[in-house]
Amino acid sequence: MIKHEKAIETLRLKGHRLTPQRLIVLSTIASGDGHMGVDEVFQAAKKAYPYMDIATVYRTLHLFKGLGVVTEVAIGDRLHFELTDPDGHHHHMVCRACNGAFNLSPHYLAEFRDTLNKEFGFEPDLEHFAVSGVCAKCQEAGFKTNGNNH
Amino acid sequence: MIKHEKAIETLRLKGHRLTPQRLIVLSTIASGDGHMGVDEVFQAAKKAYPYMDIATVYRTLHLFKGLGVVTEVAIGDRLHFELTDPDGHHHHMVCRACNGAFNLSPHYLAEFRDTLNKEFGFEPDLEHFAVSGVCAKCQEAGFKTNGNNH
DNA sequence: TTGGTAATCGCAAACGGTTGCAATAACTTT
DNA sequence: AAAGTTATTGCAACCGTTTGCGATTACCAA
Repeated sequence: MIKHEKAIETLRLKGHRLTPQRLIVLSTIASGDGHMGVDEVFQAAKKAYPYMDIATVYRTLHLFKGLGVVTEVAIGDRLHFELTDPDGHHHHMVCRACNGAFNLSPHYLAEFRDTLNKEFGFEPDLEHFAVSGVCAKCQEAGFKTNGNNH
Repeated sequence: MIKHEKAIETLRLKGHRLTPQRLIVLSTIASGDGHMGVDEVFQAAKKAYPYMDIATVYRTLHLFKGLGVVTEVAIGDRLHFELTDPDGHHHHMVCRACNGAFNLSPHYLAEFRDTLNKEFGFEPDLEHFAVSGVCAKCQEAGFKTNGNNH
C-alpha cells in the first residue's frame, strides 16, 4: 500500500473526483524524486496526457496541497512541489547560488516560533518554511554571501 | 540633511543618473509613511509625472533596493517598499489575516542564523526577512491559525 | 555650448501564476 | 444502462512583475 494509493483514497473520502488529470499529476510527482517545478510536472504530465492544461496542473497541485498530499516549497522565486513527507514535516534551506534544497528539521524553528508567540502573540506560518541563503559548498566556491538577497 | 538627499548622493556616487523618474519615486516613498505597495507608488508618482511607466517604477525600486536605499517587504503576495531604516535593519511579521506588518528586531533571528551556520555551514538571507503568520489581534478575533498557509 | 555616448526610458510582449466561463465528464440515482 | 447533477476541465483573459528593444536623455568632454 503505497502513499500513492493513500492519496487517492484521501481524494475520494473528501468527495473529490478521480479524474485522469489528477491521477497523472499525482503519479508524476510520486515518480519524480524530491521536489519538482510546476513546469516539470506539466511537461511530464503532458506526455502521459496530451490535453493536459497548465491551469489544471496548478489547480490540482493546490488541491493536493490543501489535502496535505503534497507540500509546496518556494525555490528561488518559483513554486515547487513534493509528496508530503510521511515521517513528519521538514523545512528547507534553499541555496540561492546552486538552487540546491536541503532539509531542515522543525526542531530548529521551534524556539523561534515560541519566542514570537510569547513576546508578540504572533503565530508564524512555519509549516512549509523555506529559508533562502548560500550553502556551505557554494560559499567555499567563492559565492558572495553579503550584499543583496538576489 | 534628510535621508532623501543622502539617497541622491548615493545614486551619483555609484554612477547612476539622476532622472526625474528616479527622484519622483524616491520622494514618493519618502513622503509615504511606512511601506507602500508598488501600485501605490506608481499612482502617486504618475500624478507628479504623467508619463511614468510601471516598468520604470519596478526598475527604480530594484535599483534603490540594490543601493540599500529602500527595503523590500513581501506583504501578502505583493511587493512593498519602504525607505531603509537608518537605525539599522529590522524584519517584519506580516499578518495573513489583516495584512498588518509589525517590526521585528534582528535580535530574534540572530540565534537562528548562528545555528544554521554552525550546524550546516548555511548562510541564510535574513537581511529583509519577513515571516507570515497571524497577529495577536486577529487570533483574538477568531482567525484560524492552523491548517494551510493560504 | 554643443555634440557624443551610454544609461535610462516607454512601450509592448513575455513571464509564472490565477480566474471566469461555457463545455465536458465523473459520479449518483434510478 | 441511461439520465441528471455538479465538479472539473480547457481555453482565454487577466494579474503582478520582468525583459527586449528602439527612442530618448543625462552626463561628460571638447
